[in-house]
Amino acid sequence: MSNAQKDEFEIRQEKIKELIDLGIQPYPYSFEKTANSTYLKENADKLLDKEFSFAGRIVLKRVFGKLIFAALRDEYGDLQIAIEKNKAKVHEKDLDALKFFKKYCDIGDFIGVKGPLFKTKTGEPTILVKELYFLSKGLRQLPEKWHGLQDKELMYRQRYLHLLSSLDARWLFKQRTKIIYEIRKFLNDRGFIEFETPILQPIYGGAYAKPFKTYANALETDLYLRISDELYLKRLLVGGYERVYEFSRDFRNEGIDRLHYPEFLALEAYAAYWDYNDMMKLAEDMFSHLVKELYSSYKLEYQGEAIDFTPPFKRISYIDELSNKMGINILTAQDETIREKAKEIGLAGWNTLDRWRLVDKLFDALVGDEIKNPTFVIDHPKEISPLAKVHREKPERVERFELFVLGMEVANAFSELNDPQDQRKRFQEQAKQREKGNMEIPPEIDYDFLNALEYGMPPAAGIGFGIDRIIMLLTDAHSIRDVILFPQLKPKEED
RNA sequence: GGGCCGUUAGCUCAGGCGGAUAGAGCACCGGAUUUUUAAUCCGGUGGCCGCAGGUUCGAGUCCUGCACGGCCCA
Repeated sequence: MSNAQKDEFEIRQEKIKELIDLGIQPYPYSFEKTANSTYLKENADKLLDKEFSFAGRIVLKRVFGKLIFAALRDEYGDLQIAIEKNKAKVHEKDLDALKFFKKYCDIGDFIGVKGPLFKTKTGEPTILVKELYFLSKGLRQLPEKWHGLQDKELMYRQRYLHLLSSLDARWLFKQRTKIIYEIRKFLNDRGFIEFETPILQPIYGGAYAKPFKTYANALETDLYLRISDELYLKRLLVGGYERVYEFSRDFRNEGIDRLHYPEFLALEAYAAYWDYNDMMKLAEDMFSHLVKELYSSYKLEYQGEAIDFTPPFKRISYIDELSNKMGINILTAQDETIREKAKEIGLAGWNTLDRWRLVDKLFDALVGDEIKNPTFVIDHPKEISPLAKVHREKPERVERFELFVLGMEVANAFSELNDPQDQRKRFQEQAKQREKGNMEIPPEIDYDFLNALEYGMPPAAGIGFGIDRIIMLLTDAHSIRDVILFPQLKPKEED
């Protein structure tokens, strides 16, 4: 078979054989890299004529008769190399590097080079290769050099391909790490301590959601993947820690869309002796600090919308704002009046949902969706906030806030309920609702948690952040799957 | 769950009015080329047109179902 009839995979396999015949390892063990592409490009003028050893993946190959230009991509970006005929050799071999590169080095392979830095006549910083090291052979063709990978399905299923072909993709996931690092630093600087609590829980709680279920052979026990870590962090307050937090990968066995994903990253933080006003200050400081840290400005653009994180953020009352919008008092209005309004604006479920579920949907539709700049929505109705303390002045409300940005809820916080008898009563009421068929309510009461509260939990405020959503905002990502490295998709048959 | 759109070469995309051996660019193979920046020039390889049925003399194209994905809505 001539080369023309073989496919790329076979051709590259044969090149491996030929490399071995030449005494060159196709997959050697290490290489001493002395500089990265960013450093060399940014400091090129100071570094001219100095020798470096550099390595990366070949992403571009331009072969002239007696000169080759190629681009090597490392973690940070691309750097050009040049190989002249009879001016460079393959490491420890008596082989001309130009001939060797032309024949055996393909786009996708890793190579290392040693040589001085120079600038071409168009000013491009370039390493003039004196010695070439073969580092790793790729067998498959890379995505197209100009458009890159465009197919979203391939980006998700083969994220490695997306990352190796797109520097933007690499930037985004690096930003993700950086954002988490900055948040961690922000909390640590304020005396918060990071803990780890169980991901596998015998009784799940702290939120309303359908769980993933599993089984522990050694314990002969059903376990659930956590839907929240709230009840464990509060146990830590009982235990005596005063400021605690956890980046909690939570699992909810529910639908997937732009804002929801079954396996997501929450951050919960609790502070003893704080109330929700203190926590609001923390959230405001944290967001404005984060945006400033990342963008050197309080302003950013998300999907074409300008957003301003300059503190202080606007505060609006859940009840008053919604009542104004609807022209009624949502606390005192008849159920039927609310139902009529819901029908008027075409809200799905207007005739099936109960009063308070409807109110919450009306809020999202009429108020939440209209919010652009970061806004604290405060003092929710008691009925939709079973974990929050009743407002100290307005008994029909609770001390709670949600932070909205562009219609997206990114944080939710309360003055935490710490009265064990009240908590017990609320759990029991929930259990009744479960019996009535609300399957989002945990099937078992966490009596150990109640027991903990009975030993006394200090007054405290708690907050939960949707970290993936925050990352979306800060990286201008349209969908939550765009900020998750390896999102699950339905399995596809192998070919 | 509902609606709309997509699936053609390794990648990015044309073709869609049913009618010859299904096209281009990148990549790859062979050749030319010492300063390229999506290099250029000459020649070539590569396709179960997502899968299964149907209509038809004839289907990448029309119809039905299925799979996977995307967007929007719930």
